[in-house]
Amino acid sequence: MSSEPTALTAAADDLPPYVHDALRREATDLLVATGLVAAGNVTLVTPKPNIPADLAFPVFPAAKAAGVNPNEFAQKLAGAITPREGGLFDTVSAMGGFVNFAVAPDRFARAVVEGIFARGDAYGEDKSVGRGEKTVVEYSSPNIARKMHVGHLRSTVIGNSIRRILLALGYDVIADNHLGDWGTQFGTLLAALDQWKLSPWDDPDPVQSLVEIYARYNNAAKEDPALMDAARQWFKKLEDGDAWARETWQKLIDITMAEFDRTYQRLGVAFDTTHGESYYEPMLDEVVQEAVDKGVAKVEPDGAVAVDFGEALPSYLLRKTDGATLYQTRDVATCLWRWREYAPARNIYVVGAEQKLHFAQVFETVRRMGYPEIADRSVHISFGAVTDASGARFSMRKGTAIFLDEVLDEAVERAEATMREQIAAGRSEVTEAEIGPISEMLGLGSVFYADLYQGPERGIRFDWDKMLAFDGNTATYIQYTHARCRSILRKAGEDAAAQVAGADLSLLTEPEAQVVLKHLARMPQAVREAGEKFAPATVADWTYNVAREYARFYDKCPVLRAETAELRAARLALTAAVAQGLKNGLALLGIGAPEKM
RNA sequence: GCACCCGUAGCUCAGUGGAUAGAGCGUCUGCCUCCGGAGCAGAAGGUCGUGAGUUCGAAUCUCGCCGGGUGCGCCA
Repeated sequence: MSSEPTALTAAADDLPPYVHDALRREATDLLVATGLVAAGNVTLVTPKPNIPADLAFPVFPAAKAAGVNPNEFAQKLAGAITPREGGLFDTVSAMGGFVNFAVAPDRFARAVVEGIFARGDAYGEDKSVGRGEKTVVEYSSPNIARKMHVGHLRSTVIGNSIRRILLALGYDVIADNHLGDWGTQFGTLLAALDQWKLSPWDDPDPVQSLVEIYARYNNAAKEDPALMDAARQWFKKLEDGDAWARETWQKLIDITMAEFDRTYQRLGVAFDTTHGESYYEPMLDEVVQEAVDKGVAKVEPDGAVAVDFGEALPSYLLRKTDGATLYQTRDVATCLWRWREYAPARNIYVVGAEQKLHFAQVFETVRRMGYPEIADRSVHISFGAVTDASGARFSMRKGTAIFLDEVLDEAVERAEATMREQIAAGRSEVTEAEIGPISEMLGLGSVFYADLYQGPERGIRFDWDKMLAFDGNTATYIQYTHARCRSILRKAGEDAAAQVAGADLSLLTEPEAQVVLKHLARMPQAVREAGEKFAPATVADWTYNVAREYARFYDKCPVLRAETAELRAARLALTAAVAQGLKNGLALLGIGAPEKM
C-alpha cells in the first residue's frame, strides 16, 4: 500500500495513523485471519450511503477463483470473523456477496476527533507520499505587456491549489511562473514604440497603454504589411542583443511585473521561480543544434528547422526561416533545463487544453532527443477555455475580454453588499471595520471556487451570477459553515478549549454526528487522491460535503443547549474538529476561512 | 480530413468495475419564542448521447456511430 507510514514520518511526528487507514488495515487483518482469503486479494470499497456499513469487501473475484457461490462465501467469511475487542469495528455481516464492516460509533468518534486535534492545521497532510521528491509545477504564466484576464485565472488558481496539495503530501515543490516575455509580440511593441516615438512609461496605467499600442499596431499592420516585417525584424534584433531593444524590453517587463506582483499578492499566490521564456533564450541555439545532430530535427532548404514525427504527430518548427526561434523551441529548452537542473520526479504544466498537441510534441521531441526520463515525468494538466454567455471565446482584440481586476472587484462588492444586508437584519457579528477584509476573503473565495469545484477538462461558460452565487455548492457556503462553527465556539465561553479538551467523545453516537465524522475521516484519502490526479476538485468536494453534513447536524442537534453538560462538551469538540477540517480544506484550495461573516 | 476533450435530472456538475446513479441551481411545499435562515427538511425530475461487445457485475473497460468543442509549420 502506498499509504504505508514510513520510518521517516514515524520518527518525525509519532502520531497515530489516520482513522481511514486504520479501518482498512483492521478489516484486512480480520479477513486474512480467517485463512480463507489472502492479503493480496483484499480490495475494500466504501459502501453506498444506504448500506448500513462503513467498509465492504466484495467477494466475487475470490469466490470465482475458489469456484464457490459468492453469497455463501460471504456468509462463511462473516461467520468466521469476530471483531477485535476494543477495535474500530463492532459488527461484521454478509449481504449479497459483500462482507460488511460497521464501526463502533463511540470508538470511531474518539479516534476521528482525537486524530484531528492531534494534527491541527496539519490534518489532511501526509508527508510520506511525496518523501521530499522534487516536483516542478508551472502555472499562471501570463504575457508581459498584457493585462491578466479571466483566462489566466484558471491556470493561476488551479496551479496554486495543486502546489498547496503537493506540499501537503510532502513533495519538494518548485512553482514556476513561465512568463511570456519573449517572442514576436515584443518585436511588435518595439516596432510601435520606435516608429511612433512613444513613451508610455509614465502613463497613469502604463500596461493598459501597452495593450492599446499593441492592438493599434496590429490593426495598422493589416493595411501595411511592411509594419509586420518591421515587427519581425525588431524581434530578431532583440534576440541578437541590440542595446535599445534589450533596454526597452526590460522596461516592459518591469512595469508589467509591478502590476502582476500586486495581483499575486492580492490572490495569495506564490512562486519559487519566475523564469520567463527569455530565461532559456541563451540555450536555444544549442538545443536546436542538438536536435539536428541527433537526427530529430532537419534543416530545410529555406533554412527553417522542423521536427517530423512521421505518422505519430504533426510536424512543427524549431526555427523560422529568418533564424528566429518559436514558442516550441523555448519549451523544449525549458523541459531539458528542468531535467538537468532538478531531475524532478514530476514536471507539471497547468496550461489550457488548446495546447495539448503542443505539449505532446514537446515531450515527444525530448524523448527522441534521448531524454525519455523527463518525457515520462512530464504531464500537461489541461483545462477547458472560459467562454462568454454565447459560448464564444473572450478576445482581447475584440475588447470582449474580462480583466481579472474587474472580476475580483465585482466579487468583493457583491460579497460586501450581501454582508451589509445580513448585518442590517441582525444576522451577522461583523463590525464596520471588519467588512473590508472579510468581503475580500469571501469575494476571492467565490472566484477561486468557481474554477476549482469541477474537473478541469470541461470548459467554463462565464456567468457572473453563477460564479458569484453564494448558496449551495459554493465557497461562501463552506466559509459560512466555518464562521458558524467559530461563532459557537466563541459563545461557549472563555474556557471553550478546556471544555473541548475534556470532552467525552464517545457520546457522539447520533446518526447525524456519525455522518459528519465519516466525512471528516476521509480527508487524508481525498488529499492523496487529489495529489495523484492533480485534481483540486477532489478536495473541494470533500470540503463541501463536510460543510453540508455539519449543517444538518447543526439543525438537528443543539450544541450550546445540549441536554447535558457532557453532551454539550462532546458536540463542541465535534464543532471544533469540523472548523479545523473546513479551514484545512479551504487552505488547500487557496481560500481563506473567516471567523465571522 | 486526422488527433484530442466533452456528452449523466430543465440548467451546472460529482461519480472511472461493485449493492436502489448523487449534489447544487431552478420549480413546488414546509421550518425562525431555540447555538448565525448566506441555513434545514420534503416533493417532482434520469432508457447515464446511441448501437454492439467484454464481465458474476458497466455511467465507468473495448469497438462503431451521432452531437458539441479544441488543435493540426514560420503567433504564444
